[in-house]
Amino acid sequence: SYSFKGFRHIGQRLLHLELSISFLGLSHSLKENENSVLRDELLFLGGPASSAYALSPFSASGGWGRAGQLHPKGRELDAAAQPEGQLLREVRVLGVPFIPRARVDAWLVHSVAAGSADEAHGLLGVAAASSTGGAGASVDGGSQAVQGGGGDPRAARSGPLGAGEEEKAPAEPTAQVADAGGCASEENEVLREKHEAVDHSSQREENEERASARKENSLQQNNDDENKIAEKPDWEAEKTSESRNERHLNGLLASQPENSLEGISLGDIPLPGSISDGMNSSAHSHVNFSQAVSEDVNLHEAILLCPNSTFRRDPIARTSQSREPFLQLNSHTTNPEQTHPGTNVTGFLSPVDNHMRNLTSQDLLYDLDVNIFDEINLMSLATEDNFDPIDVSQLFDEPDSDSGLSLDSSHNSTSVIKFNSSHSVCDEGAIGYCTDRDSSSHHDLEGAVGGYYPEPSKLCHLDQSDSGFHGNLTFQHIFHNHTYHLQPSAPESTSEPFPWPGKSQKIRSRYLEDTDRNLSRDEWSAKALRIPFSVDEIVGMPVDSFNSMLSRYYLTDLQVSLIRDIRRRGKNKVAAQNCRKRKLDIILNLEDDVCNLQAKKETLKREQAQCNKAINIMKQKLHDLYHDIFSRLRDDQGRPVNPNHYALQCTHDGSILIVPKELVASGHKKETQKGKRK
DNA sequence: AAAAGCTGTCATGCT
DNA sequence: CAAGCATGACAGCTT
Repeated sequence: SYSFKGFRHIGQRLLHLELSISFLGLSHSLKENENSVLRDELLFLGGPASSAYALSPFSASGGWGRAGQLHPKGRELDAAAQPEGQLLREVRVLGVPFIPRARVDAWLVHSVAAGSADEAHGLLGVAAASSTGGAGASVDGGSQAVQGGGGDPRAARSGPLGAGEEEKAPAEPTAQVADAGGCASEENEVLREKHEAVDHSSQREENEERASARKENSLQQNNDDENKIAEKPDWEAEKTSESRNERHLNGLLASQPENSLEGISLGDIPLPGSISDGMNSSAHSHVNFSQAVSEDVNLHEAILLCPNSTFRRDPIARTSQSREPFLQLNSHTTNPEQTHPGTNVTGFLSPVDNHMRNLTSQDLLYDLDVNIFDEINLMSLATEDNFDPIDVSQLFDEPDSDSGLSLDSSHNSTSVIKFNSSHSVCDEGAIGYCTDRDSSSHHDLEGAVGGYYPEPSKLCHLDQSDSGFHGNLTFQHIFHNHTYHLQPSAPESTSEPFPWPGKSQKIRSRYLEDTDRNLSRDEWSAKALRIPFSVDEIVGMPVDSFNSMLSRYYLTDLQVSLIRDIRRRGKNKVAAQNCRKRKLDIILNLEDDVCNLQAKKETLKREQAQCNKAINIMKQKLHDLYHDIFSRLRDDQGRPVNPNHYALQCTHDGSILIVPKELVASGHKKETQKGKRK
């Protein structure tokens, strides 16, 4: 979006700045606000990395950091690593603005030094004008970011993001930076000169050309917009969101006046219609940006900060149902009561009413907003760092779900519509999705795949007819070329709603990056389908709660199928883990048993040896006793009894007899024979 | 580069 | 009959 905010330390003070880029008639503002903590502002600016600075207000010096600085949350801001045209999509990733181009720094310095509202406005005008200018060599970095960061759907959709769009965008002469800056201080002059020295040579000519082109484009675009809107009230059935977005963004950009800082006051920013050469529709609207600055608003709110007359869809469409979840979503707002009075925020979440045919430029702006948000959300869904929209297209182009659901054209529309209906509900979550697992301020978002897990009681059910308007607009550009055709003979289990990133090496590497962040396959798919539940919830929930949850939420067949697949796989995964654990336990127990038995065997062996030893000892003692007894025995003739011929035999009555061994042997034989007979 | 291990998933049978 | 569990088999990835 279309504005950035930031702060920097001035001594002990924390100067809070907001530079709001114009957007389809919305003005730009600069707001100074001390001691405001601007965190998690979902502002972003992107642009071609070759010329972009990724500036972070969280730099250690309190000033504006540049690409490559380590964000306090641990993320490396590396704009230079972005390929040419690749946007710095850090929305929701860092929650900090990326401000391309170093001139912003000069403006900020200027504004700090100037310290007056007028000068601030002058600076603002510079920033805004240059931003809307689009492709200035250095100043337009912000504008490129605006376009690329979602302001221009073309940039967001076409190939390398933002590439090739520079030349089309109108430009603002660099000279205006100094001129509009008003009475800049010496410091600012130095900085400004320094910056100009860097890119002055080619900048002026380029910007002049683009300025003229922008003017022409502005007039033409405004006329086109008005004509097209007037001529084709049913444009929604004929135009794609892409073309609309292009048109309106062009109109927006073109409508920005070069002297747009006039009439802007702190906290009460008139829409640029009063200062623009067109876009009268929003000329009488005012935006109080002071609240937007001081409050902890998110990107959606920041962008949607607009008066009723500008963005209101239809007051009737604002329902308590739609408002409630939204307010809940913004529960982190520091002062909810001050949240954009007069701003029909819920109008953006509310269903489309029956007055859709009477679309105005504000309507289109709204659509553009939604589209952009969807773009942003989708882009940031997959990967934050090296996201490549081509991959997204690949993802959406690959075959259908393992549940056999198809995303063919007919099904697509339905899915898209429903899709967006849930998306509307979960918009905040999608936008405010926080990948920072340490962020406690977004605890309500954690765990939810889609970034937001609304309470079922507060869920807003949207009719398909209501959401169809946006659905077709917001996701057609995502799904429009997919080839989800269910093959009747195709095996049901070989495909998925969003193919698992293991089929292409490039995506696999992405997946591996994701897995490094503990993003599983199902989480990945659930994100892609914007399923508003976390995988853990889907898997761990009791079946009754699960079914009731599915019935309460308005989900597409695809989503339901994916959710059931996720639950099935999750259950089975746990079962497999338990099974393996049991198997391992069994193996370990068996190994323990083996060890125990081996130990027991050794013990028994030792005992046996000891017994044998004892037996031998006893035998020896018995032998000795035998010889001792026979040595003392004498026969009738007084001769010693030979122990080899006689044996001692005990009788039952305890008496001991000396029996010849022949008789003993025969007696044993008889006893054994008797025993056998018995 | 091969082998073993780990993990997720599917199919299937059972409860 | 739906849902879940258990488990063998397989594939992909890691070690």
